[in-house]
Amino acid sequence: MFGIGQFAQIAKVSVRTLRHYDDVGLLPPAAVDAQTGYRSYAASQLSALNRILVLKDLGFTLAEITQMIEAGIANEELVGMLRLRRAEAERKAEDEHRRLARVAARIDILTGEPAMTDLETAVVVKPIDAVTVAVVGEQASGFDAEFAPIFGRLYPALFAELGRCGVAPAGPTYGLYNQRDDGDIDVIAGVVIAADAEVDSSTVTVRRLDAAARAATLVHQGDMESIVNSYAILDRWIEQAGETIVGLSREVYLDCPPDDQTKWVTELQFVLA
Amino acid sequence: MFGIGQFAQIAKVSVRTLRHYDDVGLLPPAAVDAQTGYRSYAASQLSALNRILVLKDLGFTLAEITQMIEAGIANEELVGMLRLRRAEAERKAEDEHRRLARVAARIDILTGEPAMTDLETAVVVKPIDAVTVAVVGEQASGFDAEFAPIFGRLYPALFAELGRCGVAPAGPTYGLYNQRDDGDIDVIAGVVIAADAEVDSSTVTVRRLDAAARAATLVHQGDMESIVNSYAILDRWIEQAGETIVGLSREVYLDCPPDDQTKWVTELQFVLA
DNA sequence: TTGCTCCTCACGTCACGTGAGGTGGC
DNA sequence: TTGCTCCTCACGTCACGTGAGGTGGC
Repeated sequence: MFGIGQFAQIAKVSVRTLRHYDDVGLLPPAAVDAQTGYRSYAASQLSALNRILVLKDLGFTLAEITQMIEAGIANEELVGMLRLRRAEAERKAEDEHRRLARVAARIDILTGEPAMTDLETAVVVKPIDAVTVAVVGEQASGFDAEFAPIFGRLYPALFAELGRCGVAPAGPTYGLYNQRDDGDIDVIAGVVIAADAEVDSSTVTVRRLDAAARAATLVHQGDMESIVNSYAILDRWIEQAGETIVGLSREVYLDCPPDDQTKWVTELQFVLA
Repeated sequence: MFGIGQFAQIAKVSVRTLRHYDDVGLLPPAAVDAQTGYRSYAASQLSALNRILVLKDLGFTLAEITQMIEAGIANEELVGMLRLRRAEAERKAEDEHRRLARVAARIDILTGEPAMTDLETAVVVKPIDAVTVAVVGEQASGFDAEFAPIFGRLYPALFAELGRCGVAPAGPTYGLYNQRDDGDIDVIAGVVIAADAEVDSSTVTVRRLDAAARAATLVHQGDMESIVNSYAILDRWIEQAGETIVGLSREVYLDCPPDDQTKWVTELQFVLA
């Protein structure tokens, strides 16, 4: 029989660990002095402890190990649990690997040319919800076109027509771009309306934007002339991450004080495949 | 300005998370109603939040992120921190990968032939401490030899001589094996003595066994005839793990009740390179 | 009056590390 | 009497999740 200190030293675990395993019922000492509370461990408990350490090393939690030992687990069950663990470990290993790749990519971006102040480029991948928007559109001949005058025409028309139909906006304003096969672009001005709203109009149509599990998003702060910079950053991010865009690209005008366009806050959204 | 619920929905984080970031001072809301305590967030805070999410995704802790943001970190510093993070992420990714390999290896062992009840084979890698032992040795012609009679001669001689010298054992008994270049084996019987003890004897010598950072160990329970099985398991483990043994192999007799050898507990130790 | 949104505690998570304060036997 | 080993609380870790119990404005 060994004292807890001796036993800990032999097994190379901490005394605290042995006490903890006692507390959770995983490895009660062979004997406890009723008077002093001193714990004593039998030499044979070293293999019990080693079993625990091996299972822990394989990634099982103490609760799982307790179950396995209490149940006197059979060989086949153990294999089953190990397969689960393997799947989990595979996932974790891949996750870590991908995170590592992201960190490395950041370093490349920051140290490479052209040097960028990276924290501005806070591209975030997140899900986006489905929204119902009332829209009017117009065609433009490419991304070099001037969109400002187009939107300048579209939004007043949209809001006027919605007012005429008695439909109230129920959320932010959207700008949508759809690239056609012939290179032309549908420029679409929209605004969120209630999902069950009906618009009785010949010029305004209702469009449902589907939810997406993953969209690359970037918040642009400032006027609409400088938004090309933000698009450039987002484009470069998409390319570097090896992602593919599907569907419309979206601009969500989260805050657009009419008197000062430099204070506008716009979220750019690219739905990812 | 958005309510906390709206802002959470836009950013796709939980309300609780926003409150937590407020609590730790990472992202206080743009305004708090003095009356109700209601938090309000400005649209522009979405990019602040996104910065936090990006840094978190790269593996920084909230405490680190708080520091980075408070300090208004420069580009070069950020690169420095990212390099540290990269090293850390590399380590973690490798660790996970190795753990995965160990799990997979276990599955192979358990499902392959010959099938083994794996939990018996609790090979544990741990450091071992330096010990000072008093020893006597004899030569044997190979691992097929009968060691029992050799040890049967050695231990009584060892303890008798130690008694004559007035040196008391200070720890467990050891059995050591040293394979020579010519294939012969030094069979050594030893017992731990105090590190500063001096033994004035022509037959017993003092030997210092160095500490090792990593040793593969296996606890054998039972008599010395069945110990070959344990050695076989340990050998197979070493081979499968691609490890190399250096120096003596050791048997530590942790518990050896003289009346019943089947209750003996012995730890086998192979120092790893 | 009933929903709705929001609020503040405060416990739980996982496997121990790390004091604080105290005790029995050499 | 002084070390030594051991004991039992109990807080802290990390980033929130999850109730419990309550409140102000439509």
